[in-house]
Amino acid sequence: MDAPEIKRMTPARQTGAARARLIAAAARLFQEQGYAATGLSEILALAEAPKGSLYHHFPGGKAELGAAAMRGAGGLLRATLRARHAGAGDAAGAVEKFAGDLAGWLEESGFKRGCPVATVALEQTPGEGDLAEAIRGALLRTIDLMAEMIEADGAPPGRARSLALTALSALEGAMILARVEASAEPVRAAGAETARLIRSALG
Amino acid sequence: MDAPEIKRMTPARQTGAARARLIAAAARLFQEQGYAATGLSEILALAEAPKGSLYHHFPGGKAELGAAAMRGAGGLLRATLRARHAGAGDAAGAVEKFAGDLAGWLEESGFKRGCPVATVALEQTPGEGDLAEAIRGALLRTIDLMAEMIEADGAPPGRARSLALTALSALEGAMILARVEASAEPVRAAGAETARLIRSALG
DNA sequence: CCAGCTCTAGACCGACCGGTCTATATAGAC
DNA sequence: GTCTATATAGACCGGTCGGTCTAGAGCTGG
Repeated sequence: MDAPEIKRMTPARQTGAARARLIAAAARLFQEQGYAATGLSEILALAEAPKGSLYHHFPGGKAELGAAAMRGAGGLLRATLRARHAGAGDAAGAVEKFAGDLAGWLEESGFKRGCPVATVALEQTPGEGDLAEAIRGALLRTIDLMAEMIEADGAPPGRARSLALTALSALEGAMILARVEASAEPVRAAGAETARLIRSALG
Repeated sequence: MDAPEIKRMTPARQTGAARARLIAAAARLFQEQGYAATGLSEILALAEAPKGSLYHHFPGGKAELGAAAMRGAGGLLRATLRARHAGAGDAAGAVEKFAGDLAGWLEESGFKRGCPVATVALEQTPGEGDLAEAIRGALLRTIDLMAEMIEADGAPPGRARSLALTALSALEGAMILARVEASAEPVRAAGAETARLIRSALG
């Protein structure tokens, strides 16, 4: 989400901090209110950065900043899922633990924040530019990761993909319902039922 | 979505047409681009109505029009699900057929339109006013309907609710993925896997 | 036939939008 | 030191936003 940024070859400045703050601020505001409803001035205020910094680090403006936020969010999702898989050992357990993480994040924010990727995705006409590509990548790579996990547990490739698709669908949808109901129940239910579904497909 | 509107008691004008056109136009544009990104001028142009008409029929402005669109969309979802249940006979079959309907709608629009309720839901800070209430109602009543169907097939109430929650979550999430991938596969997969899950819970 | 509504029509408003631009601070390179 | 590239800073711009307001068209009950 706010990676320390690869060091430049020759100049090697100390900063890059404003860049990271901008991405974090954008991601957070997009989660709460969506892409179109979030003004640059709001992002700038939260990141405590002037407009000049934004257009210095992201010449493409709001869309480029959005794309960076999507890549960061996707990376966070996959890193979390991978960590849970390492702990649980199998795909079903990983998905259920992962759902618990998502539920926890929602609760922490008082159900103000949802999945940043999904929110921005729905506001974009598919197949446009950088931003759309970043969204596609964030979601598809997460599905691929989940499918690999399920396949590693012994499911045939086609079925593994169908299950991964359904699992991520259920979690994304559950985050919508959870936000609307101001309750984590849908996310935990989706996690439990999806885990059950994966186990029954393998057993 | 564009119901003929209950006849007034005494006046009984012929029109009310502009009102319906406004709701339909708003629903469609919200599906494609979201709530915040859709300007009133765009809605007005598509509905071929002047601003005066909008504020005559919806004194609450954009939010009130949005709420009406959400109620209409929720009603359409439930009517479709009910019709499929009548045809299929059981809950699992109804959910799978319903998923097919959703997939068909996405395809028809060239994957430009998603679920109007979900899109608007993510842009709203939960628990606000009319609009938020309309969104809540649209989603919750659909879950309740689905839970009743599953319970009628013999599932214990708690489990039926968990399954209904997961089923709607999976379908909503799948519509997001489908739009992003420009493919109906996620929706059909979610329908098939969810039906399987419901059947296995009843068996 | 006209008084009184429902409804259409669109000019107009202040606020805010995303984006551009110039000026300045800061920190190596030499 | 001076030079140069990076980064910060924010005034400024035209356009569009949602919303208000006045004017009139069209119908209808009395």
